[in-house]
Amino acid sequence: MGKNAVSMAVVRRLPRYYRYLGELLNNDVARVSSKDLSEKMGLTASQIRQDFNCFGGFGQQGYGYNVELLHNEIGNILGLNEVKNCILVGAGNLGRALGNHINFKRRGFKLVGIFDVSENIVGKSIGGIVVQHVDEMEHLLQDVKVEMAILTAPKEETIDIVDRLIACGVHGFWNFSNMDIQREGVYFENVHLGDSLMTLCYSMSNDHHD
Amino acid sequence: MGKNAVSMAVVRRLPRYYRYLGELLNNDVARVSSKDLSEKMGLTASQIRQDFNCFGGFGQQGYGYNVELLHNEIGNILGLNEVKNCILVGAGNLGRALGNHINFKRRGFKLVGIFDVSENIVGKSIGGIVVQHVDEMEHLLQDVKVEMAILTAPKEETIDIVDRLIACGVHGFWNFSNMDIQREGVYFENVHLGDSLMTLCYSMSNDHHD
DNA sequence: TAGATTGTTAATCGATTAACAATC
DNA sequence: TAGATTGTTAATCGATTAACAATC
Repeated sequence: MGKNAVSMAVVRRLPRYYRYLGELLNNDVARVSSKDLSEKMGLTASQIRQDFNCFGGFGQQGYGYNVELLHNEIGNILGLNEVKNCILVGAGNLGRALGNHINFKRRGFKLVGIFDVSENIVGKSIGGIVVQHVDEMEHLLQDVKVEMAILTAPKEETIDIVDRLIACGVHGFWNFSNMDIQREGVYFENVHLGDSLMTLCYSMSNDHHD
Repeated sequence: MGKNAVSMAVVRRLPRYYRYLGELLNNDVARVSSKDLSEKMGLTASQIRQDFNCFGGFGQQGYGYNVELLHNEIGNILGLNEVKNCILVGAGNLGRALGNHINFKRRGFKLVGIFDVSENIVGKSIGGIVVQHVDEMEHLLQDVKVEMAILTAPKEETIDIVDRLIACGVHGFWNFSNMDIQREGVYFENVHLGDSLMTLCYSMSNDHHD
């Protein structure tokens, strides 16, 4: 295990490598050089080799990389094979969309519960899972080991929910609440769709193409 | 106008500043120092001052920054005031969620059309807008100036849609198709929710908290 | 005025790129 | 073997942090 932590810049490129390698695999491409990949992805070959070598040497001089092997290795590094249970908290528009739209299995997770407060939604089924009331959360978490929660509830309720879930052993959060959250010993992936949209707005408004 | 392009690292922090300043404004805080803000946001005061000074001096020695003024300035820099028309292409789960969930007005956009191919969805209304068939796209774009498109259609259809829209003058794309797209003279904000989820998976699987 | 805090220059740190010996 | 391409070290580039004079 590479003990000396890999920089986040590198880690954030791994899923992208994984995607491109998956595509090559689908097209029955057996081998790829860092140069091929660099042209496809718009990176330098040097960076690609540096990135891979953070985790060990997966290539072979004079040959390049075996696509299937490299794809598997990166999948393992990302932890996609140790499937972790997760729940979805907040079954509004966005929550329902994520529940239906995201392929959790292929990203290392399994959705095992959905929770909301609204009586209109509780009892309904989303992607084959019946929505329960948020008050039932602790019941489920007693019986089933849940490691991650997707936060799509309104801002105001989210902090309370987070603390309850951490108390139950949840140690990862995919947070769509439009709020930066941090907690000791727990991982947050804060997604800010609004920020992303404003960044696009900036680029379009301050148009200086190179 | 700051002609010498500001680095993307800085630009991506602007929406976050905007959010925090908006919060301070809501709490009737009139002034803030770079030190206050740095503690709130988990950045260094030095970085904050450097960032702001990419766009000019908004502060006052010995006093700090006027919250309302700074908030407005950053909004202007982001271009949130020149509201640009946009359309949504693909009214599946994710498209519907974005149409209903995102506050476009506050992010510099106005949603003026929604398109899909499915006969089950065409004719239905989302957030007050009637979904039209994708074949009607060019009709709307002839009458109304549309600058940005949100791409939530399936991968396979997306490339074709992009080329049609560019031909009609669309020059910004908020792309959820799970595919990196680039085109000369046009801006793409590629959102990869799957990559974000895999990054979280990595952190949880390779747990080495500091 | 004295204290506070900016704007800005210089120093440091980290990430990317280039180069090349090792080797398949 | 000769050619290709890696793994890795060294050089460069850019972004962050520190320091401090300017000034409100």
